[in-house]
Amino acid sequence: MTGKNSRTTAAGMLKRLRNDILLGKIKPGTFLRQHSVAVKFGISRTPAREALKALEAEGLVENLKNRGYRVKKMTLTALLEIVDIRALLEGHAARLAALSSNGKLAQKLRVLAGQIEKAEKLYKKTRKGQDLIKWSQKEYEFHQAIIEASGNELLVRLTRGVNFQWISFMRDSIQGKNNKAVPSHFDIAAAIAKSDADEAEQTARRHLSNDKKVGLENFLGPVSNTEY
Amino acid sequence: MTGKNSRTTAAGMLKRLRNDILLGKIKPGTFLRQHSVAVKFGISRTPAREALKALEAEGLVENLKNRGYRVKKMTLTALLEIVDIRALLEGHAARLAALSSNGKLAQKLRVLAGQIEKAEKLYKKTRKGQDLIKWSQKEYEFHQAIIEASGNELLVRLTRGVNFQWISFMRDSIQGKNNKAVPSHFDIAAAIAKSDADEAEQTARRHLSNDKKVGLENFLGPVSNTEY
DNA sequence: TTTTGCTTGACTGTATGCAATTCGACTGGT
DNA sequence: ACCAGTCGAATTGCATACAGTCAAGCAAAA
Repeated sequence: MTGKNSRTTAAGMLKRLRNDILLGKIKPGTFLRQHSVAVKFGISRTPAREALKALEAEGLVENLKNRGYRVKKMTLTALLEIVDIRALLEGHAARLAALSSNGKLAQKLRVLAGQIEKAEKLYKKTRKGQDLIKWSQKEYEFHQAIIEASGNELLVRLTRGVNFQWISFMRDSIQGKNNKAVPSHFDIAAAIAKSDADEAEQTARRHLSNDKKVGLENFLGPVSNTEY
Repeated sequence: MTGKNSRTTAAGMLKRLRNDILLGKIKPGTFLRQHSVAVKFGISRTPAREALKALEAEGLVENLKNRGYRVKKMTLTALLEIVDIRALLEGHAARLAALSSNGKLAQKLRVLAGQIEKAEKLYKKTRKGQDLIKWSQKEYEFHQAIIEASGNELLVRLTRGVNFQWISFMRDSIQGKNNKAVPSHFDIAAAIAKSDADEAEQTARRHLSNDKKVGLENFLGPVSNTEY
């Protein structure tokens, strides 16, 4: 793989590497050495290093001084912080999206909600990693679509890394577990379609609050059997 | 300036460079060349480049393909996005801070609020850039203190760049203008001291919403003379 | 047996040379 | 006078060589 001097080596690298982490090809705890990453992608250490730094800024990897970069494992406090912020930012994004909603967006969200549900059912049947990945991709697309529809570029930038971390964690932790279905994607889509800002924000928050519950259960094991 | 091979060249660089931007020593629109930055700090292009990339991620500079890095100018849409997000995140931070509030934090905030007010009055009298800088520093410290007191590391990470941009813009745009005093810093401190989460969040939001008004006026010129 | 100090291997961090790209200026044709 | 095409200077992006640092492992002393 020569790499024919396109000016985008580092950026492309970053994308591929991030994707490998997101797709679970690289597991949390794995070390990513500048040298081996460079070799693996057929480039030199400089852009590899750059990509690792970017991933660090996104929160996906951590840098152990002079010992290498390592894919972050989820911790309890990080999990709590992430769901907290996600609810806040994505709730706001849903509000903005509802205010500037058009038919095309609503349709897109409905389609994605359907694909998520379908992927979820499929995975429950097959228990195949491939289907789980499909699910996580659609899940990511759904939430990202809302955020992008908010029209706030800053919001997009801030949430990117956070959502990466979250989806990645969920995919890994769900394996083999029997999570309840979360149909509320459709509710969010409906609220946005109605251009009802308050309901959109509330629904999104509720959805994410449920995500929190699921995430916590996956992290700690079933927390309790009390209803809520 | 040898730079005696301490392991912190790039990190130290980043700090100093950022500070120079924040203190207005480097004005928006200025180009920052990897080479000249490196020379100026007595190091090589590699860590200089790294620092510039980091600043780009923070949103302080932009990268013009093969033409150099340039200190970003504030735009109207960026301004609106920033105030929006700031109100959201810092309001939340104020809530969290109120919940885990202790006497020491409250005292710190009161002191800072006093220093802000003092610096503001001083600047109005002298109109000296130095006093304006002092004000911007205290202003930054106050808001940062709240965010850090939230105990949410993610929140700290996400808001850092945004606050840098905001304060930097305010400092530059305020020069020569006659902005009204904003005493509500004390109100925020009081709400947090009372451990009143709702009031803390509301007060912080109101404060930031006033910031928005001031920022807009500074950006556009006086917007209107209607009361609000 | 435990602890302390040294050595060593494996990294990252830094410096520097080279290739590629961009934009502006210049030149020649119309 | 104007526009198209070409060339060059400036600048970044990439590759690679070198230096510094950390931690694990071993050896020697207590």
